[in-house]
Amino acid sequence: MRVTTVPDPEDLTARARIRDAALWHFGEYGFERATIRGIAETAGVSLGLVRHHFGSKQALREACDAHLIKVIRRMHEQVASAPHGVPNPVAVMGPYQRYLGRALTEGWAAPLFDDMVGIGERWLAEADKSRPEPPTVDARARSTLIAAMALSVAVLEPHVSRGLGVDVRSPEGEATLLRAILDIYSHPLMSPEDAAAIRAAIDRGQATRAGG
Amino acid sequence: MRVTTVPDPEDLTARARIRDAALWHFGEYGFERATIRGIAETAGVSLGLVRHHFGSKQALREACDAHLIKVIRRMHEQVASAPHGVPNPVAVMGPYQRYLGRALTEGWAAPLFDDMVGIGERWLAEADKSRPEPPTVDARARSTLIAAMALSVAVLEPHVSRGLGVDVRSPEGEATLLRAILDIYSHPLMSPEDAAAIRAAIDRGQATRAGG
DNA sequence: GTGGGGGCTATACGTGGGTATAGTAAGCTC
DNA sequence: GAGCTTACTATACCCACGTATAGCCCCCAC
Repeated sequence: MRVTTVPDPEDLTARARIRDAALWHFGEYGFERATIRGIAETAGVSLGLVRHHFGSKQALREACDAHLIKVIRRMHEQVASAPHGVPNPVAVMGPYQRYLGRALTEGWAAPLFDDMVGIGERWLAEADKSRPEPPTVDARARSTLIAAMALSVAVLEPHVSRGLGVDVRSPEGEATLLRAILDIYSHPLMSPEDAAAIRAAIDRGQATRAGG
Repeated sequence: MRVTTVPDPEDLTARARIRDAALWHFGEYGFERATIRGIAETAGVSLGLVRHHFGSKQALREACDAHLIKVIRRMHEQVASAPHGVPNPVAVMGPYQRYLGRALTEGWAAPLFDDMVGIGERWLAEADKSRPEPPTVDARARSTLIAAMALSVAVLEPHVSRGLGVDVRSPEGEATLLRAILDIYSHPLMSPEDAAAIRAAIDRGQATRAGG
């Protein structure tokens, strides 16, 4: 299965070119540092046309958000219909990865995050059936954490690429990333006994607060 | 064990007040939206004094970075000397969490990320000894991913709090978060067989690219 | 053709906010 | 007390960039 990003019918219009340029500039430079002039130049249009189509910088960003949500929802549908997909939260985002990362950290894109939580929740409910002992935490909470963990690669992409020693947006990087994820996902980081011990400590109100 | 954030001796000076105000403003509003005037006001000093002490907005940010690195390195030392700490990457960051999140996504704070990778790498090297089959991926790559996953809570804090239904920076939220993390860390998300199957697919160059 | 509407450009306006300068007051040294 | 350094303020500068306005060109309807 290969998920493709089908271009919208409207994608050849100047309006769409502006939107794509904005997606790129916002992702690359962030909302504040990106300038309408720069976006207009990339799109090959005049400054005024951007305003003509979108009204304001803020509205332009919202149009970008809406577009991203549309595209990613389409991906999600494809993923949902293919039960054995591999979680690879970076590569498929393609040109949207940087924008998505910023959108998430700026607090926009909440619907997307919640979508992922919902998908993961249903997946977990299924997986829990074949689990020996019942989970001590509800599926929604676990799904939230798993979503955050999955998105961390998109959000922290430069650091991950640096750590892996290869650009995760390249084919080799993609493979390296996937291998590492597979290994981690298939091996618990902690024994159930250790986890139970710490859980007991929390209940006694003695949980350590050391971060790592 | 309770890791405390010891205040610097210099913390009572106007310079330190400015730095702390900047840390807060940058974390709360982001680098661009934060204004030197606002920082000066919060610190209770004049606009000019900020420039006098730090030279430029950029330099002020770098001073914040340096300070954050100092503080977090101190935490890391304490963690390293306490072998059985619980990974709780949010609570302990306290007032620095929002700044750290932004710093990481902006691509600054690389030394911090790399510190964490190093710590995790040594921890993994130890843990690998008691692992039945040898890992298929080197410790550095796995540690990178684990660091990213751990930091995802700090970076995506608003979304995580929303998903858990409780502010993770509150005591209850902290406990909820910790329980969820414990459950996930102590249970593999995927069977070794599934992982092996997908690994084989990668080797054949057929890896699915579906994100989720 | 003529009118009008939408895609598009050129140009101007206003201002927020980073930067720069000038100056004051207090302490320190000799 | 003269001269310096340092902590600090008040004020001015200036320009990048979001916003606003005026108008052109082309196509279509009638």
